[in-house]
Amino acid sequence: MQQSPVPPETPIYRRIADGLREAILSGELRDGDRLPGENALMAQYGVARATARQALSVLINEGLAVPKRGSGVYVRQFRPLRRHGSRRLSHGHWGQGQAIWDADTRGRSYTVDEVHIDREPAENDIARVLGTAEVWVRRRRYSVDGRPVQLSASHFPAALVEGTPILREDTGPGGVYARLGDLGHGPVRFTEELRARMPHPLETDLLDLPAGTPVIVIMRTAYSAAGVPVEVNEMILDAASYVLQYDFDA
Amino acid sequence: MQQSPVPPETPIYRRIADGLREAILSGELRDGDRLPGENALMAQYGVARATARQALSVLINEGLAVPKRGSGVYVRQFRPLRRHGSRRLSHGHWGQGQAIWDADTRGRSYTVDEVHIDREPAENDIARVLGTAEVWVRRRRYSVDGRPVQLSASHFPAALVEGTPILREDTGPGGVYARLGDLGHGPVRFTEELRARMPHPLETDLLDLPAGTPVIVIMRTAYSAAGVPVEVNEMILDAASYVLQYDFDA
DNA sequence: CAGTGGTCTAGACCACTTG
DNA sequence: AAGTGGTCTAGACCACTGC
Repeated sequence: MQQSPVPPETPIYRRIADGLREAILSGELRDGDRLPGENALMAQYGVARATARQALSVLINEGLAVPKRGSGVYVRQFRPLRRHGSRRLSHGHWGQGQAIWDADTRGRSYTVDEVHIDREPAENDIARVLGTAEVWVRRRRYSVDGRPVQLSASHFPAALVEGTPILREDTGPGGVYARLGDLGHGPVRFTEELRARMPHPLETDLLDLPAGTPVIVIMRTAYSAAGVPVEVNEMILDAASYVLQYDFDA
Repeated sequence: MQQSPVPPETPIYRRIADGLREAILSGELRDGDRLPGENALMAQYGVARATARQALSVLINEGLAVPKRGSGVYVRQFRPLRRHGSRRLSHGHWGQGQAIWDADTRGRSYTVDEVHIDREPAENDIARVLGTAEVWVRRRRYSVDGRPVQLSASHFPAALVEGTPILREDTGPGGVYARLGDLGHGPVRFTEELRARMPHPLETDLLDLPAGTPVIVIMRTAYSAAGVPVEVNEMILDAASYVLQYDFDA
């Protein structure tokens, strides 16, 4: 049998997807609920396997549903962390030996792994900002409640940090900003550049992202009192795990 | 003929997609270049139509490629606007009768359409912030160089703005913030909450988004000198059209 | 072991774009 | 008119999940 004679304005798979989306957004299906599976959709709408799959793939690519092989397709869960753009970086915070991350997690446990500290040639945009060709990079991955939520890559001008505690795995109380302060280059001003896009495969892998989840890319530059850029930190956040907050005056 | 005996670790469609992605990210294929089509992939890799399509759909959902029916699949273009989170909202700016949008577009032409001004019951999160059940909402769509880039919905406590020029389509020099100032409720402090997610169908439609494009959702609350929230503006940005910048001190 | 999603083939008709 | 992507059918084998 072929397709029905007249393509009735909107494709079947879209109308199936629309119905399911409506059920999710209206709350009829809640977080973690199981959606009707491929077989159920085939029976209910009288369509072929591929068409049912196509409908489900729409919701998956919209980030509303997550497939679990051998089990079913489920409504996506969403419990973001709140990240304060300014408060978390106040000098009063890291100046007193606290980790910046304590400001974000507010009691929830977090872990750091995939730590790599390497000397590298700087990528183009980093080199432009820092004004150096060689950088030391501190890469790491942060997880909250056991789930990875952020990748981070701090770049420092090689000449500035060579042989300093900044290259040690444990940088001590207050972290790298306190150590930069010890060197007389403590950051006093920050700029953050934000983008959002779909993740690259490596990011998908490291953050364990389901399809349909964007990442937020933050490139933060720290400037010393002399106005010199001393660090560029590129962060990749799982967009489903974060709400970012910025406060400022008129 | 069925599938080849052993599924060779990574699926065929993924390996095809990986090859194309590599060609795009390495610059071998540039902005606007045409990718090999479905027929070309079928011939080159000896796969069925659906498999070639699946490979292309990966890149499309990653936002790296855009399909043009009847023509081909093309490498996605990317030229973002820069939006300053703080500078653009300084009092010195709108206080002098300039439109906030002039700070973003820096010479590029922009247009506003889809303007709707309505009195409505407030949605939950808006009502919670503003502390009112009834709001006036100013909705509009901004386009730059003829392409829609942002939707905006300004919410005001109904009691505060009833019968004021804020409900007129043209709010005059300095816009609604200057008019709030006339009423003695000029904003002096802002907070912006940012999220990123895949767009809803209505957003996809109004912003003319290709698949694989996230949106950035900004909920900005403006507070008067008395500390009272006087406006909540929910903005939906085409993530591919924007870089957001925030500056702040330690 | 039955059910589920993951991958793949081989065909079909359609609307649209381009030369 | 030829080529392209958009949609759909009808089958197949597989790995994984959960009872």
